[in-house]
Amino acid sequence: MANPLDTVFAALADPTRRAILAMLLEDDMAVTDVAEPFEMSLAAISKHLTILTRAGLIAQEKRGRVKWCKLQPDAMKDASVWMQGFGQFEPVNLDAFERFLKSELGSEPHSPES
Amino acid sequence: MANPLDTVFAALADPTRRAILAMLLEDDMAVTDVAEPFEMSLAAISKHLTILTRAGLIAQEKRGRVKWCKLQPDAMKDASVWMQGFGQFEPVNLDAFERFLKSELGSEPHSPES
DNA sequence: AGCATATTCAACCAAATGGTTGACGATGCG
DNA sequence: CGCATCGTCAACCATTTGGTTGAATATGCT
Repeated sequence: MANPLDTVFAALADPTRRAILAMLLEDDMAVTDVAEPFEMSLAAISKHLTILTRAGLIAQEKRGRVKWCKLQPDAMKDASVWMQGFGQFEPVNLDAFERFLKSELGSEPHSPES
Repeated sequence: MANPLDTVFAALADPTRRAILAMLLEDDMAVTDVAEPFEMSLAAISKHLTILTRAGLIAQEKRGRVKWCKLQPDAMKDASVWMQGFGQFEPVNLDAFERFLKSELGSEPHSPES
């Protein structure tokens, strides 16, 4: 999976990881805090974060004993351009996006803010 | 993997499948013709097409003994909106997209037009 | 020093993925 | 009818994925 599009799309294919990205849209977070809303082990979340990091979608910076996770949305750019090439999808509709996030967060198996 | 975003992103995570979609951008194609440029069995391509179909990214219609594959770009819409919510990526740049397609097609392990 | 907190590592497991091959059903053609 | 072509199915295989648990490392606090 050398191709960056492979890793980005694969990273986005998991609902837990998409939920994490959505959480990071609000603010940078420590690993423990990212994990808190999910019903799975910290180790599992740590693995998800590694995948997101390798895809370039987040950056992790260790300050003291806590590792901060920061969204890196530019990593989605190429993937976004790739997809847009197929459809000329209407320009970003932020309302749609927010409804989207809400519905996704609300219905995931391991969702935060249930 | 009930969530449509899961299946769409997962489908797009494979370079062979992205290459197939790019080919279908040109024109509808029969399964055998889709498979021709790839260095893998017809059965393997058939599986990829099933995955693309289940993701809604293509539709397959059987006419006579040949099954035609048709791109269904609307299936990317939600995923595209989801991603755009993160970055406000610049409006579609078709030139970028074409360069992109070319470079991807040209460097894949099992690429068409080698 | 000694303990608590933050995070990862290692080993393990079940299930999914991406590929193969060979047989098979369905359709078209001479 | 008999044969070739189109495409899928079934069984198999190796690898990856997403999770677990328990131990280990690193930092901070008193």
